[in-house]
Amino acid sequence: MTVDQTTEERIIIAAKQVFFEKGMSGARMQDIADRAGINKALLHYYFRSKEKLFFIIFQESIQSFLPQIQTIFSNTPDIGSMIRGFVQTYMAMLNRQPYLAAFIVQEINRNPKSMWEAMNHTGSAPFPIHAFQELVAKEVDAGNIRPIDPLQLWAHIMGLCIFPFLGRPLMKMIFQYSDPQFDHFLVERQEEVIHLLISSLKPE
Amino acid sequence: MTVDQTTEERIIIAAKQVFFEKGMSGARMQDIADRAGINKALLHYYFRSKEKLFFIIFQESIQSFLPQIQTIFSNTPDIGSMIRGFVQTYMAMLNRQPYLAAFIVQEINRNPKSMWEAMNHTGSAPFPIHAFQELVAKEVDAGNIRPIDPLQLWAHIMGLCIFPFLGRPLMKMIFQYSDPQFDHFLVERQEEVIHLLISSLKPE
DNA sequence: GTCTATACGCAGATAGAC
DNA sequence: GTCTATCTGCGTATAGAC
Repeated sequence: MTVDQTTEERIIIAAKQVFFEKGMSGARMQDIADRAGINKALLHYYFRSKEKLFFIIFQESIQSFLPQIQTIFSNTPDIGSMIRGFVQTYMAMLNRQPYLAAFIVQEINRNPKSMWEAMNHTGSAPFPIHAFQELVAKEVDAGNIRPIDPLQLWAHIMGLCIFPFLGRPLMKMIFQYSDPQFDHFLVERQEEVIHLLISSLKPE
Repeated sequence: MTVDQTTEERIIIAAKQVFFEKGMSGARMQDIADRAGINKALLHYYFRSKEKLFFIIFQESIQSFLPQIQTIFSNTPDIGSMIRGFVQTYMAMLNRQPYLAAFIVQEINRNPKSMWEAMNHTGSAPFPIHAFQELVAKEVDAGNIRPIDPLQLWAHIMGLCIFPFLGRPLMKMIFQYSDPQFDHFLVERQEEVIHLLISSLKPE
């Protein structure tokens, strides 16, 4: 629709929408073409196959958030500000891209190997789990937080942040929330999660 | 393979596996037929269409765990034992059916309406969120726990329990865990989550 | 009930004109 | 670069024999 974008850009945007909503196997090239305002033939002209187009979208999605996480993990002095920074950044990002979380989950289970490769083999840094583990270990040693398995803590953080975005459509129905009400729920959730995590780490 | 099952039973089992792993759009009738040890034609003889077969699997899955949740939510006197009971039951169930969590998430986003209908319109009880809300409100009023939005707490519980099962393949790679190591992680996680939740609810 | 053979449509991909 | 027209294969579904 918007004219001052190249065709390639419009295809990428359309493909992202369709792949995110429907997944690899559910997505239709016709659907992507329609949303980009072109025809199927032109899709194949720009990207040789559905597989290739998908891979580009997929890579791009992964690489759009890995660096952000990396930055937070490595640039914070203490675990408290790390948690705060991560929760805020991560939830904001998931909120900006409604289907991202479900898309990633689906892809992890559909093709974990390609996911793993995309995360490492990318030009950017590899997944920064080690930086996180070291920070936690350091804080435990210093007696700033209670002893905890860093991987459990990591799962806490991820699970608490990601859940509302995975089940959003259903939660809205169960809770009978309108869009603004759900947004409000998410805003409150940020502080709620941060508080929960930090208070649970208090020593002794 | 196992002989003392009816053909219909074998189809259901096979279909469950395939639909869980691949999702509705990724599943192939040929694949289901192969795993059931029959041919495609017989699939259509028992279940008229892929759509119908999927819906049966889907309904069955939903109804297999709703009653369990219902029981826990309504039969526990205090929030502490509710949390303990829920976390244990829920994680055990997700562990028993490796792809269940991802399947549900995918379906929530693919077709939330049918999900909602399957949850209510079922012969069994509707989703027991109200029982949960009332229990939390009661405990808050009694001063047994700090004030908290019941829906936030519900999201905490769900997110903490479900996350490892959604990302299992990827987590195993990131953590470099073998199967037994991951199982051990899950066992530890139960107590970790229970402790985290209960301690976070302490009043004042 | 179970099979083989086949119909049918759709989605991915290509050819070729403009 | 963009289109129309077309090919090809695959996946769902049916027909009909046994």
